[in-house]
Amino acid sequence: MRTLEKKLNEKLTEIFENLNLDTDAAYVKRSDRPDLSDFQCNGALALAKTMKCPPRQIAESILQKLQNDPDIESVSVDGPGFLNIKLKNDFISKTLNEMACDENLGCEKVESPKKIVMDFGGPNVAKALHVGHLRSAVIGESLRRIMCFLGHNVISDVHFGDWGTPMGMILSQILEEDGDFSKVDTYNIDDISAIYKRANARCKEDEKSAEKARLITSELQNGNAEYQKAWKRLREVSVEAVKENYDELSAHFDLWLGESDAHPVCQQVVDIAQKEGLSEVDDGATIIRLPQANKPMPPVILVKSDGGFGYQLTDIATIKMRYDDLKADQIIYVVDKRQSLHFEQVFQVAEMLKLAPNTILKHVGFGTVNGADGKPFKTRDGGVMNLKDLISLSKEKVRLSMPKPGEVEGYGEPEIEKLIFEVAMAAIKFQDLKSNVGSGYIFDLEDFAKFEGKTGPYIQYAVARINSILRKAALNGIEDGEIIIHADDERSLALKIADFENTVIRAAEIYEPSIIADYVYNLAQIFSSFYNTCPILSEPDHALLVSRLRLARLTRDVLKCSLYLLGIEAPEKMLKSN
RNA sequence: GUACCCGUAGCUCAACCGGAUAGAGUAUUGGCCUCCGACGCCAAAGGUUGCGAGUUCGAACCUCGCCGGGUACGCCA
Repeated sequence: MRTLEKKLNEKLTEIFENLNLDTDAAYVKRSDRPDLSDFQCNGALALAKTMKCPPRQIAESILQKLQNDPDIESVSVDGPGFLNIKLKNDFISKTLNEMACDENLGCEKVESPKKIVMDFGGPNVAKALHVGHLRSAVIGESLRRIMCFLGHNVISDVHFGDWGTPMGMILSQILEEDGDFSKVDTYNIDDISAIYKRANARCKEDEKSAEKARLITSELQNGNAEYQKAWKRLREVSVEAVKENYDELSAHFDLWLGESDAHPVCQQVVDIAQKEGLSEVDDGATIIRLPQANKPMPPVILVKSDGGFGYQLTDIATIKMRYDDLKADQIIYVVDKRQSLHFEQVFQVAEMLKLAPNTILKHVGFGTVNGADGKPFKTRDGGVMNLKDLISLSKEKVRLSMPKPGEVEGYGEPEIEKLIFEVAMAAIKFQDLKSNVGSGYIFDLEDFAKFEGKTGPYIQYAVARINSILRKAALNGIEDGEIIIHADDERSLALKIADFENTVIRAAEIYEPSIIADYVYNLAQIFSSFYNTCPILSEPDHALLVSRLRLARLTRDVLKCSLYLLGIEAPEKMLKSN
């Protein structure tokens, strides 16, 4: 089906063609002046300059063609040349009735689906997930769902950090403490994590230890069997632990590859660079110098002077793999924006070496979670906060407002726990997704358990209220029917619902889940107003009753779908303690 | 030092290829539960979009200069 906006754009495109106007300008958007119109077209203003023609005159000519359209209530030219379009109620309700029957809620799949590889998560061996990993997982998962929903073929890869110096540090530390690797099989994630912390501390203050760690790293990478065996075990345990974390966040990964998997390809990349004459040896390291455009671009170190592969090489080799093995049309990295220079370099090298021709490489850089001091968030003891702890803290806050198990019929302990979890996660995720990806935020625990205002639970609450109405209707055997637009609040709700597809497309275009977060919040808000002024089940006019019931149901479906795209659950009921 | 990002209501943030009267949340003040779930709704108040020029019919958005903040800059990943 086609949504209101698409239908209008088609009408305009035809008119622009007839008038010999550039159809690039033949598009509408929701009006900035709801008092004047439902949609506006600024095309005349955009064209005036190149056509050397007064914008109002162009707008008038479009108006002539548009005003007799049976779907349009009125058109006017206002201000310098805005085309204000008001739609017939029938046109809106007809489109909404189509939407109510469409399983995709009016969202058409893209014509040519792309193979998109998404790289997010980026956990490390021996490190539990902390708040720094939260954003990558939450934003990445949301974008993954958005791209899938639009019909793309998405493959997500967690891209495990399993191959750098930290590996050598841990192995070295185990040797130091145990003498050999005989106890490795007994270590769980907490043990490994503790070992890493000790290793890190030791290497920081003692250059000799650091050197030894580097040595072991390169031996590991060169295939030392003993090291490999121990490393494999460490990796396994870490993957298990991290999987639990990602399950909790409901982040889905198709692939659990890591840096180590790119290792065999690294040498190939080095060879290609050499053959193309693009690499050179400098201070014992093999590097590629990048063209200095309008800003300084540091060279990329492929092979370090000690013979080890640099981490940038790993990422470059991974691009080659994703092109060769997965046939990626696009690769999206959801990684802290402080790494943007790194990705610029890596992308440039990939292009110079033609490793993935025609593949779009995109770094979606997100801002950091900061403490009250504006610096990246740390706990009181100077460490980073565990993701698990964060979730527990949020759950405890939510728990305070929930009834105890057994107080509400049908809600025993498992049901209450599930509800607490879903509400807490909604609070955390919405907080993370509501503002632009690029801007960071100040960490405040209160924000992660807030119910009121622009929050996840507020939207869940709107869904729960609609569910409640739908249950009552079903109980009384009332079915919904044709949507008819009657009151003003119905009209604005309907127009907002119709804007769903456009919202998803825009969010995908600029990789910005906050566009959906903003939309879903507005929709919930508009519904709440409607709910307040338009009685549904107590409406005496039966036609109006069933219409509003369908409108409510459709709202609920769009809310739920939007929440899904943000990775947020919508519980059937919300409960509250007295 | 060089490059990039940011500066919008007291606070946290929006603003859809440059558009009309710059919007939300929060905090403050007032109103609304005999009525489908008040985690709600309605309303008031809150602004020289850091400063100064320029381009444009039109600038929070584009250009330049200043001020203030952040981040990153070859052998950690």
